[in-house]
Amino acid sequence: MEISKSSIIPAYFQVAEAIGFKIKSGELKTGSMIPSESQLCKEYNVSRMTVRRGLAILTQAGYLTTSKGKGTFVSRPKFEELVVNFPLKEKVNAKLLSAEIISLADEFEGIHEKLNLKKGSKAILIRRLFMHEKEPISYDKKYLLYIKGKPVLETDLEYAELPEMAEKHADVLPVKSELLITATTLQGEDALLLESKKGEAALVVEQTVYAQDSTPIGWGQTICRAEKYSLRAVSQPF
Amino acid sequence: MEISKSSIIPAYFQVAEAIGFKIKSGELKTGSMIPSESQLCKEYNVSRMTVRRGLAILTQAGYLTTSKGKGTFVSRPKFEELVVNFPLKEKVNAKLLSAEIISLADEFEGIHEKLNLKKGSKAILIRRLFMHEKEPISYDKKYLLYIKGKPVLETDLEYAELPEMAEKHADVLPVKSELLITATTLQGEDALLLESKKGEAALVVEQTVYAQDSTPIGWGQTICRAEKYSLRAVSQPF
DNA sequence: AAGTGGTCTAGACCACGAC
DNA sequence: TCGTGGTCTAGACCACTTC
Repeated sequence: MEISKSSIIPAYFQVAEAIGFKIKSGELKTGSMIPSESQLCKEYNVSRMTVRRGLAILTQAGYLTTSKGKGTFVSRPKFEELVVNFPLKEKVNAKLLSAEIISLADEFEGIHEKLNLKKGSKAILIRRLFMHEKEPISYDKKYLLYIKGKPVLETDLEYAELPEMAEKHADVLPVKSELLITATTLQGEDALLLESKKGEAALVVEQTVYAQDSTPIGWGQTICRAEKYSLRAVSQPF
Repeated sequence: MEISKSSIIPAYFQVAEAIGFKIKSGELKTGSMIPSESQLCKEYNVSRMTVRRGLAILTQAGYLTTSKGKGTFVSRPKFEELVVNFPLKEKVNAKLLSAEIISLADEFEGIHEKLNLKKGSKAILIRRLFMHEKEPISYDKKYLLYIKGKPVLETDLEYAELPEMAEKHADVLPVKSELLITATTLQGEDALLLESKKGEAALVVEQTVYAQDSTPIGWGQTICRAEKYSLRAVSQPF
């Protein structure tokens, strides 16, 4: 009785909204069972596939869980899935510090392991500084697999993210990304580049990008001045 | 010809795997158009709804984008949606420092704004210390709306996350969560609690939880010793 | 045996884009 | 006008849980 079929809003979405509202408003309590799919078909006067599609939206968001042979139950939404916004790209200027082919020897301790390469093999290193209102706010290093004969186009490097760089250069689609977020205090070269005092707080974001066969194809580290830059993440299931 | 209908694996999933493989392996290039749904029906000998369900998985993951009237195209997967793991809960001991009703006056500068309350109104403050192998690794404060007459059960507080606390106490389902991740250096009370030297790096995670009508129902801050604790996030669309 | 959710089909109509 | 993806239907069979 509630679904308008002439509406621009699809029927399945109206079903999701209607049931979602009952959950959010407390009419359907956490843990309780909702009416069966066939009952909902009658109630909303739509086919079972349409009901199921609506329920799927709420299930995906974590508001419902289903149990074969038993029923569909109300649960608490999940907040583990986040959308991360790397902030204010528009107002940031990127400055390419260097883009070079390096040999993964002692001075790049540990990088060859992260890229699953032998010690001494070659890689591409790209270093960039990011400015906001003429002040340096962050600084990154990215290491890519070295592919013989493939040039690195400087024009592409200014604002590109690691997955795009890796795809363009290695010609492999990235399928997995891992982030590690830590904090540190700025020392030596890092403090110098970011025009900060030693001992200031900084956010460190490490990213590893993998290809289909789980081999790493890129590794990067971004160091951000804590007062100028923070990471924001939102989770709103439905 | 490729889909086994007697398999335990649903036909729609096999379709997603088959097309996903062609994308990941490079057979279908980024930007190119894939065969139309009706063609895929013939190719895999399944109905259109089954094809569409398979394509929906890849679309959701960002490997495909669709355009009404034009077709379905290969694109780069999205890595903006992350699953964040708050690390090693199993091996961590929580110690309840305090759970009290406070008045949001001067000493809690700014909290009343974050909870959208008047200055001087009441709130619940819960403070906890987390230990790992007898060393303090993090410390949090959580502020909840004060509901008259609702007791705070200490037993629930040990390991509960902010959304659960907010739901239990305010009896409102949280529908949105915001995280703000920054870095700082430990000072004064924080350093003392975490048994650290002044000036050490720490990760700060702020969380605000909202109800359906966008009113905040809880605010929390976690301060983590950087050497002991880092945030890990993975994104693997499909 | 009856009811539940999970899968799948073979059609149908629609809005949109390209020709 | 034709082909495309987006929606929707009315059935069907299955595996599972409960009684």
